[in-house]
Amino acid sequence: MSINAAKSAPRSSYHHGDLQWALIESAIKLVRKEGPARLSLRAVAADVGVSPSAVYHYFPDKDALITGVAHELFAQLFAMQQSAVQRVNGNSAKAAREKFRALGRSYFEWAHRDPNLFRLMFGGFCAIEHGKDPEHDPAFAMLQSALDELLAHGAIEKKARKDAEIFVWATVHGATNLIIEGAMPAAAYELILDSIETSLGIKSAVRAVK
Amino acid sequence: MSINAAKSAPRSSYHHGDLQWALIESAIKLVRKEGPARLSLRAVAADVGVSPSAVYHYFPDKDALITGVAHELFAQLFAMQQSAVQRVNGNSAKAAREKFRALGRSYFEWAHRDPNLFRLMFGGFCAIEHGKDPEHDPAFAMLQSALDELLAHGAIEKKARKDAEIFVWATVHGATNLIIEGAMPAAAYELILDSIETSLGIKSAVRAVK
DNA sequence: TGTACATCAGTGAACGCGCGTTCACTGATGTAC
DNA sequence: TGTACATCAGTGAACGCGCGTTCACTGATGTAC
Repeated sequence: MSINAAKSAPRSSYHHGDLQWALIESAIKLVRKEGPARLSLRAVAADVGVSPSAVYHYFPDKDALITGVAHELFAQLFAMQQSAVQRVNGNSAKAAREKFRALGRSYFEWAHRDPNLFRLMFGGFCAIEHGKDPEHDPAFAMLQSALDELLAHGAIEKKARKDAEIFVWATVHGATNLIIEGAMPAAAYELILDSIETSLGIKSAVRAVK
Repeated sequence: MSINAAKSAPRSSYHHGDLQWALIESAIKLVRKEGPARLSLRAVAADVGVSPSAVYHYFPDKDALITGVAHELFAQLFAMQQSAVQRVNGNSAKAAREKFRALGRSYFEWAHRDPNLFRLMFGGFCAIEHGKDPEHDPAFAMLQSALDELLAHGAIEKKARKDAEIFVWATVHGATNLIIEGAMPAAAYELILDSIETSLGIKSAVRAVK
């Protein structure tokens, strides 16, 4: 019996314990199911089992709740990418290439599993703070590291490294968005990853070891 | 005095003339200003100067109106890209390269001028029909032609042509989306176009003539 | 040219709903003595 | 250990609003004779 089993059940005590967190979790659940445009503060409160006005003890208004949700989602996406990269062992050109590929793949898989969460993050529902200053975005930094590692192992040339982070991010993000909106078939995603690797000039020797 | 001057003025005759078209035009105007999530059927009717129920003579429900809007926006984006390409004269490698660049630039400029229209098209507010079947999307076909032309003039190699349309579309679209959502600086866009050209291997000779 | 009438394109009132936010409040909790 | 009290975390009723959709209707239009 998980601790989450009681999530929607009536509270046993008057005080909730961690209402702020519960509200964000519930909001994520509802966005996942209904889409960001349909998210309502009242529905979130009801889902948690609390009166609508209780929300105002933790968020000044609905926008603040949405910002909190977005913040948490960016953290979850980052954690997910990080663990995908860490699952790759080794310190070689081949490993570097696998890490790079894992980064790109996990980004897509995250979005494809829950398109509505991705829409909230990048659909203009919140002012993005992650990535706004890419220098301080941990996910962006992780992409940079992966590219640096490819370079360090000689899997790509120095000139291919230039501007590669924004280029790769744009391509991965664009393919993801187009696919989840039905404008591109999901099968195209692996082709896109291939094209990225080709365009960076990842040595076929490295790729062949796959 | 343009014919549009009377758009929001009270109608002179009882019958409107072309209410269906007026509703779509007005909806586009409101989406541009307020964003797709805030679009309401009542506001559109009020803007045109008609009762809310009049809308139901032309659209079965609000979703149908939105679909009509999306359809029109895709047509406008296509027309805009087409005219950008046609503005390039000549039949040379250099011209082919300029056309290609014009395609990518106009896509971004369209979105950057009116982010809310772009959001409606690709933010999950409507089921996309353009591009869903890329084979029959005129904008996609135009991109294919541009790539074919580059190949025909020897500006790119045959192997770079493979899957290039989805690759280029993803990159252009992704950069556009990230920039209008504030996740990437607008200045990055030209770098992205450069990276695309580099990755396709557009001959520097062709690029130098710029 | 005038009239009857069918068709068309609108009106406007009403429906029930869910929304974000406010306010005065009360029950629960923990701490000081 | 017991009690008074301040603080904290909720309640619940109410506000005014705008929404999508429905319905019976009426005014405008054009056509047939």
